[in-house]
Amino acid sequence: MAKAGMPDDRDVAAGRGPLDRPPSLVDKLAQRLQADIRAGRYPPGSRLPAEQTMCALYRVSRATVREAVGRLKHDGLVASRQGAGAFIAESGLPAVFRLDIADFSDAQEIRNIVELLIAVEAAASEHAARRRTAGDLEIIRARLEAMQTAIDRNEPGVDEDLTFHRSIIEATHNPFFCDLSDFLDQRVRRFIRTARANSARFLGLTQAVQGEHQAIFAAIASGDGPGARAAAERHLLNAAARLELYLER
Amino acid sequence: MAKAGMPDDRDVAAGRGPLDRPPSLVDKLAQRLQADIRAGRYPPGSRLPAEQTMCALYRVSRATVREAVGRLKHDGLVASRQGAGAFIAESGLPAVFRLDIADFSDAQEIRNIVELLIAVEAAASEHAARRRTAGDLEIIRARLEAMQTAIDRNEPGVDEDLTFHRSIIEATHNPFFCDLSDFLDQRVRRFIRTARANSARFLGLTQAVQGEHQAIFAAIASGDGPGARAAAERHLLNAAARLELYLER
DNA sequence: GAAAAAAAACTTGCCAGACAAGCGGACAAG
DNA sequence: CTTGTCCGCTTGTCTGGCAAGTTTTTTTTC
Repeated sequence: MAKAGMPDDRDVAAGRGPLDRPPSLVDKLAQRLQADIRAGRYPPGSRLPAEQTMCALYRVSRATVREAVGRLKHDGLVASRQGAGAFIAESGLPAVFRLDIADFSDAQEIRNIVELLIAVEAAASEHAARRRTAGDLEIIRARLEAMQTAIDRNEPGVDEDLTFHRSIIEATHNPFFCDLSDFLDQRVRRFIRTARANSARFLGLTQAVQGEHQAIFAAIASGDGPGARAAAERHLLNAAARLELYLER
Repeated sequence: MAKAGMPDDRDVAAGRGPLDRPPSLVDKLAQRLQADIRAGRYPPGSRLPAEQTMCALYRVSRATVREAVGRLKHDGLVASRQGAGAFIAESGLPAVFRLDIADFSDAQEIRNIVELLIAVEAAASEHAARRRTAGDLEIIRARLEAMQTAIDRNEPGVDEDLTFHRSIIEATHNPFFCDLSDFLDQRVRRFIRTARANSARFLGLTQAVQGEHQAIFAAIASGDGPGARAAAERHLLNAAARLELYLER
């Protein structure tokens, strides 16, 4: 199944994976435009030069300009109107946060992500305890029971674990918590799953883990914000400690 | 100063602002490709069809395909190698987190952002207390003193406030905390500044605020993690309360 | 027959030119 | 002073093409 020419594990380990290509023209132009905007050469609200003007200015074709500007547009830094031009955002700042995970195999990078994840989920648990509706609580309880069922059947239950946590985050009714937690969680789990097949040892369900979950649920049910935070933090730190065992080989 | 033809407040309030344009071909194609990838029609690690193939498949020109694919590339969802093709990321997930702030003037949106900001900065303060080097502490102390100087001179000192907080975040030595905190902080401050000129009343320096800063510094200096978190949380909640006074008109 | 070298076939990166759709200001008519 | 028309400019999209890089096939050579 291994394709010829594909970089194998040895290559990646030696840092010869997807080798660093010289940045493309689009890359350089987009970066330069972004720098010019940040430096104030193109003030917020003003119009960017016309595409053809930029072609002459930067000595590239219109396609290149369009792709570079399209990138900024995608980041919410500029907005274009057909016939009128492309305008710098009023804020002068990109509307989207770019969290680039440069190296997925770097242990320190994973630690940093996990640290942020813990901060977000712990705070979310506290807010969930204070704001959860009766309906939220019912959903969380159902997820908790689904997990218990998985445990009793000796199933891995990774999905049940994920949805349980998700239901808590959603009880914050703060979409930013949901989105960020989703993003981080998916990546951490993906890392663990791809790094080692039998991830159950690290993220899998045990009765001990379930006990931590029950503690979180109890605190949320009783509206105990600090308690929910503490319980969530304890649970996540334990999970991080298991992960650490693996990271250290 | 009001420009003719600009939609005034009544229009915007009635939802008659800049009307929604039909999404461009590039928008639709990029979204469709992203959906196809997420649905598994293009599995992770596999190669995307050649550009000309997609031209025929989606009935668009190559420029359009290139721009759409370039967008996915920008999000880290695909990576292309000249001569070889464009490949779906191994993770099958975008490498960047998109935090879209849909409506900058929505009070609830700002509250949600502030909530996340508090969670991040409080956790960062705790980590900073545990991990700060002697050099970090020296920088933080300098920033704190710079702020005292600003207060004594009756200056607004908004920048000094910002850099003080930044120096704490940087002491976590976790770039994700730095980047995210930066992003959120800039936007919250921008919102306040543009919403009202005399923002000093809400974010400005007073001796009371400075007292809170000193408490954070003391906890970080003594390596007291929970204390630093509590002090930071108290400080930020107070700031949020001042902000709330404004949001409620 | 097998390994090495050369050629061919694709594929992306970039470019030039073109046309339609939409915007903005000028300008004349009422 | 308003209204309608026109014209230049700008973006959105298309077509066609060349250079550079990669993969596959063929040919050559030992």
